[in-house]
Amino acid sequence: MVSPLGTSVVAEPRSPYQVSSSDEQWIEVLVDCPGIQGLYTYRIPRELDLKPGDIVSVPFGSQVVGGIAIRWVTSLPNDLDPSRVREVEDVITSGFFPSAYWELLHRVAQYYCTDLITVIRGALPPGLLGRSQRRLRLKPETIPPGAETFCSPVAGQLLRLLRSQKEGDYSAQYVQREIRGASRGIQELIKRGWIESYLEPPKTPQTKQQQAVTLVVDSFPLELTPRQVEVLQVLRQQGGECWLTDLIKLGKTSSQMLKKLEEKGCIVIQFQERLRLLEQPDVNSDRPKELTPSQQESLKVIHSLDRFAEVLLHGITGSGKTEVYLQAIAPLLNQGKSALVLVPEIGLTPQLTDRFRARFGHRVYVYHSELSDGERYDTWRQMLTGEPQVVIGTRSAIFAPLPNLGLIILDEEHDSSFKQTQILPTYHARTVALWRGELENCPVILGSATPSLETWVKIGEKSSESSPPHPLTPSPPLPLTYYLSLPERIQSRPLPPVKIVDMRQELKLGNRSIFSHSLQDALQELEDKKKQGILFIHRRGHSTFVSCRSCGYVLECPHCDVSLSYHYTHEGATELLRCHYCNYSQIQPNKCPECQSPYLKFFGSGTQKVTQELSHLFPNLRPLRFDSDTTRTKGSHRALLTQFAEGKADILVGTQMLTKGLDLAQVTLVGVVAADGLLHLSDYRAAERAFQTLTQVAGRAGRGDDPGRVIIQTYTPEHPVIQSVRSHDYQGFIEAELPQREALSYPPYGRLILVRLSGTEGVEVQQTAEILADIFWDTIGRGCEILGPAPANIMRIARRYRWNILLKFEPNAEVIIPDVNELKKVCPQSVSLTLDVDPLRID
DNA sequence: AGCACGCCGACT
DNA sequence: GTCGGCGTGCTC
Repeated sequence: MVSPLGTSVVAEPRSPYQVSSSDEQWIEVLVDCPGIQGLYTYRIPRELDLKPGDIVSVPFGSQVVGGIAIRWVTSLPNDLDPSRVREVEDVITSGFFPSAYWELLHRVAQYYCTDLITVIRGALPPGLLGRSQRRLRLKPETIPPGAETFCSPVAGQLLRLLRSQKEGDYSAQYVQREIRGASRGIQELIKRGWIESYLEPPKTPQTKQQQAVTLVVDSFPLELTPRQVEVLQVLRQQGGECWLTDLIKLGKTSSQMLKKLEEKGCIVIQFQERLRLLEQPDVNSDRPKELTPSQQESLKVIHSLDRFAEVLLHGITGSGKTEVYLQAIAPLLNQGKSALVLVPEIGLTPQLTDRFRARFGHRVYVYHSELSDGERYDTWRQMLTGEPQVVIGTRSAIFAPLPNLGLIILDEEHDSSFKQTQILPTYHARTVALWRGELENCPVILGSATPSLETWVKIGEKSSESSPPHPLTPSPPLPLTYYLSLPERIQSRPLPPVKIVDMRQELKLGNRSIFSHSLQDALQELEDKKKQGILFIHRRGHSTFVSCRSCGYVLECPHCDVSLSYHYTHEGATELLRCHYCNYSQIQPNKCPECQSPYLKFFGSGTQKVTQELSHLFPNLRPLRFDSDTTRTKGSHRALLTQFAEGKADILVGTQMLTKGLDLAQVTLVGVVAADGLLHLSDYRAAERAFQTLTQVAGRAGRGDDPGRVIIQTYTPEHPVIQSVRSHDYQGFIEAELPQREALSYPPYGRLILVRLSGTEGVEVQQTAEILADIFWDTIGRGCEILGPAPANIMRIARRYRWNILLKFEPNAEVIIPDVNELKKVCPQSVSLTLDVDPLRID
């Protein structure tokens, strides 16, 4: 039995899980069924050992569904007839949810306007809430000949259907789908004793077992054939342990051969859990590194924290944040506590995972959605044991059930992939992490070179100083926030100089290539000096901004402070520019409104085009494309990066993914082909994201012994973001950006709720959106601006039309969160509605 | 979500 | 008269 993780944590006097007294005979269950809100009361069979917090399966209507036992009740609700109360079917998982965890789930549900069960489903690994299946089975020995003739027609139909399956066995669900009004017939047949109804328990996802080969001798016996010795040597090279399939490939051998070796006692072949081996690539173990003074300073503060605190670790690129994380965690493990490390995308950070493994070995676990269901299930169960460990994962790992949490770290806290947008609940892992830290009373470290404005403002408001509380001061008032800064790179390496190239000048000089003279020179130098470089391309699909190639003028919405988007519908259609916030639209002008130049174009050149052009100009530079097209398959990130690190390519051409935590020492040149694609997205966050992305990508240069340089090409060199990036001036960027946000009440000052509507019938979606907007006008009055309805950026995706309504709350206004269920009543069946609280993008 | 129940038009 | 459409409402 799994140890209940609740018992060891803070004692809660009014926990929902109180010990049952003998006369409490009913239990309320939160049923796992979409659209079901309330709690349902069930009787507990005598033989069942059940308590609140357990995951159970219960009969519900005609089906058996999963659910969570919430609390004991001593009396039935008045309006409930006792005869209608049914029994809990079974306990699936016992002992879960400590009170802090439970509270966390509630907060998420409330804040993000979803039902508790939706949150629970998002938090738990698939399969944990598995539902049992009701099945029907023929009892052939009891059926008299010609049975069909003297039972009802439906029952006869049923018998025929069940006989068509060789075991005479179907799920009740299937039978009911196949035969109308089947339930009558089922009842009849059960009464007659011809069929039986039974419950198949949920399949717990199996861990993937795979055959592994282990070398068990130190010296090879003499009687081996040369071929056999060769194979053993390959195995030894792999560290003496390897998957059977891999060894066959590596040693170009067969399973026959390995069986022989097993017979001779040289190796052992056995099934092992797939996870286990993957976790021990036993990277050369790694010792704590010497720290810079600011790293030491930061660590001192972190180590002094023994309760909830929000810590911003603001470290420039290459300043060694990871080392601080590692040393922050080390003492915790010895105290029997665990740490949770959240990263934007696990696939993109094999290097980070490797470093943690090198330092902490087998105590590091990885948890993210790319694991198979079985792997997630296992890792989850493993965490419940309470062994001190480090869990590295993506946003969903914030719900990892670590019983003794000592520290939460969000690396690259500004990254937008911490926000879930498509699937409910639309939570932000940073928000949830702070709640969790508060509830579990442990510090939360937010690390970034370019902190989000949210974090910056929050830390700035609350922390007066950057030093820890005096040790003698008895518990200072909560919450505590700390600002820790790592202002210089390790080993005093300088930040790379950033050169801004004005592409308008290039055009004037007759250079129509996508590479400026400066970038071409730099690429030439790269080739001559045999160094490595990175080319960054923004590449966004079709809807881009429109700008003048002569003067750099960008078309903007007259009502909102955003640039207009170019809308392409089909060949020959009117070219329209549209604002995605207020639905203002205009026809695409054929001349620049500012300087009358005809070179008014929308922008976009993808990685492919750039790679082509690069090969054309520099045939000797070997490019390697690194974007979502070339990294689609599992493990390809690591493969491509390894290829690059081993010097099998000279230049990495890629998109956003290049920004995330790559630490490639040989890179001396970073080129941004066109920064403009980032600057003028029709989004109030465009500037922030552009600054973050450009700073991050620039930070890839000069991380090794050779100094680096950065070249950014743009048509708007005077843009404040470009200027801030050029001088590595985060502070300057913030000071320019914050007043703009404040003036328009955008986050981090005001709050946003995005109402998303979609459906296959365009008109219906639009009409629903208009009706909803009217409701908002009537119900949410003061302090809230209602923007739209407007069609979404890409109006039709997967044959569904999408409309948005944006609710913008003034900084001090009361945020009225609409009741989703009330709103849904207004929607026709074909229109679906979701609320995105604190949306990061409005598309 | 399923699956009843129930109220209207098209058929044996 | 009955079959079958799917709108409405319930499931402990």
